Amino acid sequence: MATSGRTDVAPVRAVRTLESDEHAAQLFKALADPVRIRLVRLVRTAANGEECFCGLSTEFDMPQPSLSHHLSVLVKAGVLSRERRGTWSWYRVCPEAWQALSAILEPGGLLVRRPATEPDSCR
Amino acid sequence: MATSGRTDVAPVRAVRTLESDEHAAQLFKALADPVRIRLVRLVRTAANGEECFCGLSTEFDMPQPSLSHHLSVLVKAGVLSRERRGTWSWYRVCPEAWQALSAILEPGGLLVRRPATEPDSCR
DNA sequence: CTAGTCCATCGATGTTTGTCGATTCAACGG
DNA sequence: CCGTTGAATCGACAAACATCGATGGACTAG
Repeated sequence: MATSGRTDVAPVRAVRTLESDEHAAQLFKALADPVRIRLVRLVRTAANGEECFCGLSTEFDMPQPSLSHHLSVLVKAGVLSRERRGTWSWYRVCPEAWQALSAILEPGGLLVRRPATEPDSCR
Repeated sequence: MATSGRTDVAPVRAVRTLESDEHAAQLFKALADPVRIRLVRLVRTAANGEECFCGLSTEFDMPQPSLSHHLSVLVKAGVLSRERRGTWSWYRVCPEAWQALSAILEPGGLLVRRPATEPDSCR
């Protein structure tokens, strides 16, 4: 349970976060901003999968409170996690959020529910 | 246009819709509402993969202009397509939108970009 | 042509959200 | 204990968005 294999990453809690359309909408809402999408990507691709606030702020031409706001939105939505080490804040991506997003799109997910007749042409 | 094969679904245009963070954010924004998530699911699971407005309106306790608004948001975002047949409006899911969403999450997508060190524990 | 149905659009209103200066808090160094 | 630095929170403003009654356009039936 610590951190060994990653073939089996908290499958139950991922479902818990998707028990309703409201939860899924909340997750989408957190990602519905170009700044936040870029933030997630930066954190995701950083060394060791984590990045501190100061490291992120240099990437944006934006006052500190604005960036902090966007990060708070992502943390509240469960997309990122925040950890303070001394004076610095370090951010990571929550794997549960990833599973939740994938679960929405897969057959049986909130957006599909059951594999009915396949649509194939979009006018 | 009445295509029957579904092994070959417009792969190029799906990428086009994701050329920037702004596009991805727009797509997420369209889905950032519980009513719209339910609408997509209803359309997706309907017979022949399509549903008319009147069929959808019976599922919601909501005035007609509100529902029409939500559908317009989804159409503008490219998630649904609208086709008028006589007096009725029929809605379908655009497979391009599906591919776009999946592409965001996969390695190389906007949220990942390159498979760096894997994060596996949140907090 | 007229009446009726289906549904998109308009317009006014209230709520939510993003932005950013000012403030505050927490951790460290002297 | 005091000054400094990193970063979250507060508060005010503006822009974006959801809601929904009223209107209008497109089609059909008679």
